[in-house]
Amino acid sequence: MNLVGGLNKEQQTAVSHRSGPLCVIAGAGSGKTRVITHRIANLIAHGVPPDAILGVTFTNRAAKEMQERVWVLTSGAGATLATFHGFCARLLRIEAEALGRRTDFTIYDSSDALDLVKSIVKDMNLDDDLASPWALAEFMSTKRNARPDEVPVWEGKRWPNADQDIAAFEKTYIRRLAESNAFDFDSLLTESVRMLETCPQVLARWQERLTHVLVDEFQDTNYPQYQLVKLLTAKSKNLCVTGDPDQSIYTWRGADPRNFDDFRRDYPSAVEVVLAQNYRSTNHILHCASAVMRTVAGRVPKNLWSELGDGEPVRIVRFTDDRDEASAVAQAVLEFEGDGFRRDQIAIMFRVNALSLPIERALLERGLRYRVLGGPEFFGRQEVKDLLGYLRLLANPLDAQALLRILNVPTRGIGDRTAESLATAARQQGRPLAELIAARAWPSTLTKRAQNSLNGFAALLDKLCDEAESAGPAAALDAVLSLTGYAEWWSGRSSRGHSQDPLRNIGQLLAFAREAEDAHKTDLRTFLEQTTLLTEREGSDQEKVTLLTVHSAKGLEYDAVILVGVEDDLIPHANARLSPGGLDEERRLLHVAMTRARKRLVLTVAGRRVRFGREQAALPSRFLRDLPSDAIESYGDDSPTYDFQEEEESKGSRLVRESSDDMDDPVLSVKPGTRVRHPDYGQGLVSRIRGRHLGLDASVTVNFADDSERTLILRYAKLTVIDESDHIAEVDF
DNA sequence: GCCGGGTGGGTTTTT
DNA sequence: CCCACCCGGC
Repeated sequence: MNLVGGLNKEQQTAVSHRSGPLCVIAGAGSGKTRVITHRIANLIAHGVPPDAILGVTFTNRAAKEMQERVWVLTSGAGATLATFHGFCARLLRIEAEALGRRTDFTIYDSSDALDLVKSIVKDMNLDDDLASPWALAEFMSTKRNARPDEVPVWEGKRWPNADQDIAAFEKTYIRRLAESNAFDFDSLLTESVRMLETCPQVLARWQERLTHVLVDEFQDTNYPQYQLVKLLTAKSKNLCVTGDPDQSIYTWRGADPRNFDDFRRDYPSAVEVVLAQNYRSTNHILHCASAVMRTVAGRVPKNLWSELGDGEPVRIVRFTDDRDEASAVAQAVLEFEGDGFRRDQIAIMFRVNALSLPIERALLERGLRYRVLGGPEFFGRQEVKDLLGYLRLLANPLDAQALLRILNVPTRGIGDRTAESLATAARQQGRPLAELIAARAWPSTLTKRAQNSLNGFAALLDKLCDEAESAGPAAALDAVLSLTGYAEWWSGRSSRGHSQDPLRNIGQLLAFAREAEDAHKTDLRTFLEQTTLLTEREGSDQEKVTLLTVHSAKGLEYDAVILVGVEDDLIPHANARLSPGGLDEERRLLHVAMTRARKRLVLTVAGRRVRFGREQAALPSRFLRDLPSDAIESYGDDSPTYDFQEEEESKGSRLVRESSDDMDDPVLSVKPGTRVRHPDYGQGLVSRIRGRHLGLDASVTVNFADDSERTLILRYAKLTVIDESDHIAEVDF
């Protein structure tokens, strides 16, 4: 097979590069995946053993897709393609003993980790208003993902001895994790790195085993991830990184595009290739996507271009509220199909998961089938987590969090006090909780009643182990269900108040386990690993529209993309301004969303949106102003519809926030209801604004105190915004 | 110890 | 709105 045929010059350079460091800066849609898969195939064609090649991707979806493409290119010789977390789990399953750890560990997802944090906060008698478990979990994660010279400091609330308490908390967290024979997402990485750093034999073994490492989406790697691949390739130097700084959208979880700079510093002789030709989108789409990026600080300009022609203009459509938006979006799916778009080539994207609900309702009303990528998780549901808790305990009896979770589920008379004294006893004796239970070593302070309940539980666990200790996931789940009566317990409880039927989820979990066991011969431990490390479960489906967040859309492409909720406080998200560079990341996010579209791109805006159950006024995203007017087409009412009272309510805080840091736009601080002053006409109240986001000169209609109504061009009118607090903010138009 | 109802706050984004 | 948490009655 000719592996460089049909590739452009830069792509060929990257594909035929055989050894030594390589850096590929690949703009959106520039054929990056193609380059990686062809390069892997090319290495194999030149005699590199497939299992000596490791390709690290960002999502499991990407890993799977690349694996398939490599298979095709090499007629069945597959390299190892995995996510960082997946690879580390595999590495530790083999080598963890070098760290003094067991290889039959379980993996804690973020919510398991949060549970652990909560239980430590309780044990340490910390005030959880001050030491918020959520903030502590976040802090732990940030800290372990940070560069050594940029260790974060606690920015949460403070209390006397806060520093000591937090330090003690960190130590306890790490210890408890190890005692439970568990790794959380972060420690999978950091412990792998620590192992390679401290165990020369292990390092040597893997350096020999993996001669070529390729990293995809390098802009979204964090410090330990870069360390990991650097260690693995320290001898071979065959490290290839590909990515695009313009698509860096994960800095909030430690990703650091400065890894590109480090790579150049660490490998000064590296070959660097830039892919700028776009094979995906039409030029109108690309121009809009580039326009959004123009003001991003410290950016190396990269002009994407395409030979696919201008294509359709990007549509910007405004609706009065989110209901209108949702039904129009659902209607648009039908309309697009009429235009010849395949349903599985239409994606509806949103900044936050919450926006999918109204859309889903509208789709359901019309009987349009859809799938949600990621989303509020099946594996996060209580009933699913409970049952997996039992399975985890079977796979790893040391898993204290799993044990505590199911200790009284279904309820069996073991309350919090009993659980607590049991856990305390275990800690004091330095024995695992499971051991105490197996030995029926109840603290003598417990009542007879509690001890009876515990005896029952211990017997249940014994029976469960007998029946299911080395069973596959489905058989184990069957045993759990029949021995605990879990499903019956659920159906006995009042069924109202639960939006999604727990029994159905239980059935689905069982079906899932059965398929894993029967079709893929997955053992229990692997099954559990998949449920925590793998997020998607459905494959693509011709019959379905795809709903997904912009974050999970990374690396994907669709003929038509509808991005909903393109409003201030959503894109950019209200919280984005809290972190430095947050607004620029929001721009990159919008850029990523737009560049997913091949032929048709629609951005929708609602004037009112239900948030937290209350309807609130919304303004079009400030980013929309940057779109070139010759590449867009606007529909719908241009002036936002306001409920005047609500406007008054929210005005104060809005102005304060707006004036805080953002140079982005004075124009946005003027909206209907804003009080302004004009040097000639005096004070007035803005009633209407037109054209502000369309690359036109915005005009503003003001009712002045002398009862005159005037429409002025914002740019030329010498208007001054009058703040709530009567301070006068000078706004220079 | 169990459960259901009330209350208050809000976690953007994901491996 | 949806949840996590608290409280009071059983």
